[in-house]
Amino acid sequence: MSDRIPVLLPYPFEGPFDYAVPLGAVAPPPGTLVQVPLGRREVLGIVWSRGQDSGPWPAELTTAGARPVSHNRLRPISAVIDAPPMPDDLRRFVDWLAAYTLTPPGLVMAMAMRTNAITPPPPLAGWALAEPWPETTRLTAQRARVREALAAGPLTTRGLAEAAGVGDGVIRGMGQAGLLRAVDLSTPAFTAPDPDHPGPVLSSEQRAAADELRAVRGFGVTLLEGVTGSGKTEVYFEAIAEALRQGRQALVLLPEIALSAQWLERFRQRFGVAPTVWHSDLGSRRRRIAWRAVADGSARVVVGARSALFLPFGELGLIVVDEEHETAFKQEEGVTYHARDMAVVRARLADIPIVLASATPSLETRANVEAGRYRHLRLARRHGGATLPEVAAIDMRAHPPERGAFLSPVLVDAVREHLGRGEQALLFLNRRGYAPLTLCRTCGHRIECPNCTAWLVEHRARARLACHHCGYSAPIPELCPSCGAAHSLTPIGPGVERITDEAAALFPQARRLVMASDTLVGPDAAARAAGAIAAREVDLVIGTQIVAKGWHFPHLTLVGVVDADLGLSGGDLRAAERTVQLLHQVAGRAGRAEAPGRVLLQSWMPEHPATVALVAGDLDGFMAREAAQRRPGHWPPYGRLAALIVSADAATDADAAARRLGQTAPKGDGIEVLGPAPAPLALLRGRHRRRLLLRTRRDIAVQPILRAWLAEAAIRGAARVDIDVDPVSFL
DNA sequence: AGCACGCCGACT
DNA sequence: GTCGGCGTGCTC
Repeated sequence: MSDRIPVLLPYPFEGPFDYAVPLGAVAPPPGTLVQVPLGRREVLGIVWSRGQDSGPWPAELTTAGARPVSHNRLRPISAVIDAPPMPDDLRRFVDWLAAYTLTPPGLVMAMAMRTNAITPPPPLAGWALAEPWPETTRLTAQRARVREALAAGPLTTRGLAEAAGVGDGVIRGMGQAGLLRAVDLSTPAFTAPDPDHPGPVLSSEQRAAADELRAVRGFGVTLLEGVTGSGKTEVYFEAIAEALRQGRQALVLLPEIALSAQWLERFRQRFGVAPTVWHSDLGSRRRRIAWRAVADGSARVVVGARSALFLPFGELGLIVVDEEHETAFKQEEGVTYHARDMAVVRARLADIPIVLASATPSLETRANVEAGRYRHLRLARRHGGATLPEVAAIDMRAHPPERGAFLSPVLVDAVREHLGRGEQALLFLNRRGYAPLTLCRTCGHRIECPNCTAWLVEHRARARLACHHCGYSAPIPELCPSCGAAHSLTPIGPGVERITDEAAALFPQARRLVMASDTLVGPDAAARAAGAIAAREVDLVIGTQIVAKGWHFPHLTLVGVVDADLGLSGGDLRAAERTVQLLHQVAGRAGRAEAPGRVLLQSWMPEHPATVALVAGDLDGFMAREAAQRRPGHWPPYGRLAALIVSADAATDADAAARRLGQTAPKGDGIEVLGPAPAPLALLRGRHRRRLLLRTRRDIAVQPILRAWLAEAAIRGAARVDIDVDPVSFL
C-alpha cells in the first residue's frame, strides 16, 4: 500500500485532494511543490498536511480535515518540482486566513504560490567586451560608442543600444565579429542591509522608543504612535536592525508602495542599500527574482504592499505595518482580508514581534491597546523642534465663497498671504475630476452610470464623463439625454480640476501643480511631483488624498481643506474616523522646523465633532467618543461584523436570494442580522446587489455561524453570495 | 478554475 | 441532419 498525501491545489475546492506516492518513491514532505493529475490535465499543487493545526478557531472551521476519498480512486503524484518549499508557518497562515475569511484555502494558497514567481527567472542575456579585445580591428563610430558604453560593465541588448545610441543590428554584428561576448546578467543577489551602517542621529525620545522595540522577543504587538514628523520610521528601523543582527529577515508593509520613493531613500540612508521591493505590478522577471531571494534568504528586508505577507520567508524575525490605520490594507477584490490584521496573525504563527505604526491609530488598534493586548509607544515631539500646525475652521455660512466658486474669501486671503511670503500652499480636496455631478437645469435629470448606482464625474480635461466605480466613460453630451434641451447641462460641485481653474483665476502668477491619481500616471510620477514641490518649482499644490501620504514638503506652510465635511455624512460606520485620520494626515503636510504651519478647514458645519477635534488637536478625545458610541451596540471593535453581499445579473434573482438569506438568518444571544437591504451601490458593474450584515458579540466567532447559515440557505443558480468578514467599506 | 457532458436553436 | 450556446457537475 502506497502512502496517501494531501495536496492543496490553487482552485476553489473545500480542501486538499489526496494523492498516492508512487511505489518505491519517498513521500515528499509538506510544503513541496508537486505536479499532479486533475481530471484530464496536469496541475501544480503544494503538499499539505491535515488535522494538526486548526489555529485559534475550532477544528471544524479549518478545511484540512474534510472528505477522505476511497483508496482505489487515488491517483499518483506525477512529479516533484524543484522549487523552494513553502515554509510551515506560511502554510498554517494560509489555512488560518482561509478559515477566517471563509475562502477556499486553494485560492489563498494561489496568492502565496504566484506560479509565475515560483519558476526561476530565465537567464538574462547581456553583452560584455570580448577579452582580449582585438586591438587590430578598426572601429566605426557606432562600434566605438558601443565599446565606450560597455567600459563600465555589461548591459542588456536594449540597455546597450540605448546607452550607445545604436540599433541592435550593430550589437548583433559585433557579437558575430567576436568583438562582444554574450554573458548571463542574472541578477546578483540583493546586498544585505547593514544594521551598523551609520544612520541619522536619533533624539532621546526616539532612542528610548527604539530601545524598547528592540527588546521585544517572540510574538508581541506594539503600537508605535507618533505625531507627524516625529520620526517613527527611524525608530522602527532600529527594530529592523536588531532583527538583521540576529540573522533574521524583516518585512515592512506600506499601504501604497508606489508612493514611497521618499521612504526608500530614508531606508538607504539608514542601512546603506535599498531593500527588496514587492508589489503587485512588479514585472514578471523582477517578481521572480524577489520571490527567489526571499525564499533563499538573500533578501533580508522586504518592503511591500499587502501581498508581501504571502512571501516564503524562511527566517522572518519582524513585521512592521506602517500607516496601520490606512484602509488600503483591506483587500476588497477576490480574497477579502485585512493585511494589518493578518500581519498580526502571521507574526503570531511565526512567534515574532510586530510593530504597527501610525500618527492616527485606528480605533481597532486603540481598543487592543486599551484591552492590554498591544504594547503602546508614543512619540510626542516633532523631530528637529518643529511645532504642530495651527488648525482653524472657516465657517462657510459666515464667509461663503462667491457665487459659482468654492473658495472662501478667508482661504483666498490666506493663500495670497503665504504665496506672497514665498511659501507654498496646498489646496486639498478628496475628489478627482471637475465636478461630481452633471445636472440638467431644464428637467432636473442627473447623469448616472448605466452600470452602477452612481453619478458620472465630469473630467473636463478629457472632455468626458466617467464612472469612478466601473471605468465606464462617455463624451460629455451636448444635449440633455433625458429631455433633449440644449445648453442646459450644468456641473454641480467641485473636483480638483475645478478648484485648479478657480485658483488659476485667483492666483495667475502662482506655479500650480495638480496631484491626483489620474494626473500622476506612471510609477515615478508621484515621486517626481513631490520632488518638484520639495525643490520649490511649484507654489500652489492642488491635490486629492494622494498628497496625504507621508510626503515631506519643507516649504509648505498652508493647507486649505476645500471641503472638510466631505465624507462625514453617509451611513458608513467609520466615515468620521476616516475623515479625521485623512484630514489630520493632510494637516501634517504643513510646516516643519523651518516655518510654522497653518491649516484652514472649510466647513458648513464646523460644530461637527470631527471638525472640532481637528481644530482642538484632540484626536484622542475624538476617538474616545467614537469608541463610546460603538461600545453599547457591539459595533466593531467591540463586536464582530460580517457582510454578505448578494449579487445577480437580474434584480429579481438578487432579491430572491437575499430574501432566502433573511428567512434562514441565525438567531441567538449576542447574534443579530441586519437586512436584507439594497447595497449602497445597488447596481455595480451591471450587477444588482443586496446586503445583509451579521453582527455578534466580540466573544462569538462569526465563521461557524456563517458556514451553517450558508449551508442552510443553499443559494445556487444565478445569485452569488460574497462574504466580507470585518468589512471596512460599506459599499 | 477548467473541462466535460447535456439538451435546445440556426446553419452547411 | 450537424455546430454550438452556456447551465450543471466533477475533479483526489
